[in-house]
Amino acid sequence: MTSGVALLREIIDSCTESERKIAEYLIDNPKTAVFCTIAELARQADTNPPAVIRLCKRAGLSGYRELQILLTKDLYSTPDSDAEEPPPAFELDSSQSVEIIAKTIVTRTTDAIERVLSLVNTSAIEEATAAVLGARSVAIFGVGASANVAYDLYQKFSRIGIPCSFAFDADVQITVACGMTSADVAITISYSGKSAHTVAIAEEAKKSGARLIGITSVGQSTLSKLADIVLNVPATEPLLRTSASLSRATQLVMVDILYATVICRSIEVSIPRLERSLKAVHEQDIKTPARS
Amino acid sequence: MTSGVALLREIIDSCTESERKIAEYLIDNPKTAVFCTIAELARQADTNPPAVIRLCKRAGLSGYRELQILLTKDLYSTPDSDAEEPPPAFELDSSQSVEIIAKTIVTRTTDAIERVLSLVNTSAIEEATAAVLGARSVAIFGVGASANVAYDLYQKFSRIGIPCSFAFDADVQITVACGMTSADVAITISYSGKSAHTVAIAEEAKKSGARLIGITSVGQSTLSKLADIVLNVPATEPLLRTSASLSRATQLVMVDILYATVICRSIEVSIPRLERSLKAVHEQDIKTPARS
DNA sequence: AAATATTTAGAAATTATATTCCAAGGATGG
DNA sequence: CCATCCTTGGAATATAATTTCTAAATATTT
Repeated sequence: MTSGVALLREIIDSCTESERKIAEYLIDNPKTAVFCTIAELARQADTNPPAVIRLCKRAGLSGYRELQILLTKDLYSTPDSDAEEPPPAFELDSSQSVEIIAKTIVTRTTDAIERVLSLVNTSAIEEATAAVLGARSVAIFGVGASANVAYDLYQKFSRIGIPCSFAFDADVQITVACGMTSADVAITISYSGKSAHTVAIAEEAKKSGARLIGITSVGQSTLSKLADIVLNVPATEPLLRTSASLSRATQLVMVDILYATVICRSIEVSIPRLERSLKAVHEQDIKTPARS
Repeated sequence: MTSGVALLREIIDSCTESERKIAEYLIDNPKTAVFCTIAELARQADTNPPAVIRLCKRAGLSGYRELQILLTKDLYSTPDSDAEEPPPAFELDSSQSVEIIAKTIVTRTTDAIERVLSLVNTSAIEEATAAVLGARSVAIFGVGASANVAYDLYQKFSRIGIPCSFAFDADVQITVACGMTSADVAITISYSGKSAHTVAIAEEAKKSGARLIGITSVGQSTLSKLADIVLNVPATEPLLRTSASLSRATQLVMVDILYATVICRSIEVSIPRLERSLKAVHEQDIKTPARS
């Protein structure tokens, strides 16, 4: 079977005016036919639905469905189709389309997450896992955007019965750090590794004798120097200067990896606890929109 | 990029009997979905059309059309591109290696995020953006794992001066919902769209006359029925039954998209505010580990 | 073990979409 | 300058996707 774009090129000369408009549009944007309805394609090509059908018939196809299949093949079979994807040159602009905004965010986010893989330090994860499982209790720290990640980890560890704590208030975090013992583990999350609060917390935790795990971006930082175990996430450029979106995504993935490893290394106790807590939460669900 | 067959394999265990029949049939004969109608596929798999739709929804797809696209890709994509992403057969297992754990989490997370793109409803995002920018104030709601996402959105909107509120406490959230007016906008985040608290909050917000934006997984839920504007994220199976990791990632990306769009549509005021707030936060940084 | 709730399967109805039909406009050739 | 033949695009129709609903099956509680 031939390619859809090639087929369109072949027949374009024998097309009528309105059919040609559609064929040209599709050669430039084959995705449109893959994802849109006939009506939408016709609108975008500035013509009408019957013209689309006539184009299909002229190309010797049974209908729109067959054209869609051919163009889907085009999109995903050729290796150079990848090359055409990456450059949605993004600028913050009042008329920027939602499509490009979404595409940019998704692309950059997945790229950043994939970079996590190359940075995963297996032995550091194993060490951190062992430390968490052996700890009397685990204190999780993070302020600002990293507070989110810290809270996520706190929720996860709680589900599997790891004794742990987290407080949103930065001063409370320092207080908790001061009260730790050498039987405890501190997990400090900070993208830059150098915010004053985070550093203060890490220092107090160390002074208390706790084992210190740092989740921070690659490169030397005050936090990475203080930490006993460092889990690195990629250094990511702020996405369209809107602040910490990508770093948050990569930190969350790192937290997921740590969490999954902890579950695996304590599977007999973790799974029953996990199932019980999930069930307990879901019991709150569904029951007919119960309310007043 | 996700393979359709792999996706079906992933969800097949969570399927009902009739859905499983279809999934198995498609894994053996992916061509069927590419070339046949729902009715024909249902007949061949010895079941009925609604079951096909339910299978699509369970897989986190928007409908049959999306399943067709994924399976077309499977059929025609170059074999080596598949070989490069060998879906590491993952089992929760005490001796599971960190490499495989990390690879699995990264792969599934990026796949889920990519699926967000195919679900993005441009006009819904535009509508939501306009509602947020036109609102007297924006109240953000979310409990449990979604509280994290809600808090993230709260931080982001705050940075650009959108008057907004968020409270972790679920009862406080209901109170806030009761106090809204028709000049306000409520953004409710819930993966399942049916937790009792979330539904109660959404109902109160509506009763108060507020515009209701729901961020929830595809497929109808109490929340999606209540909401004026629905932003869908893919329905993702819990990653290695460890609970809501993937849904959180996709919700965050959706929140990012909304946030970036809001910035674009109010760029003259947003950017200065954003820069000022980021600068103010960073002033806390660096200054020699200032403490005690 | 009976009663009750919950989930599932599939028939029927609805909605969305593709396709065909047809009338009007416009070109081409006699 | 009329007749014929294309082309176009609005409207009608046919087809297919999706939702809704109900009955049966299954699980859960009493």
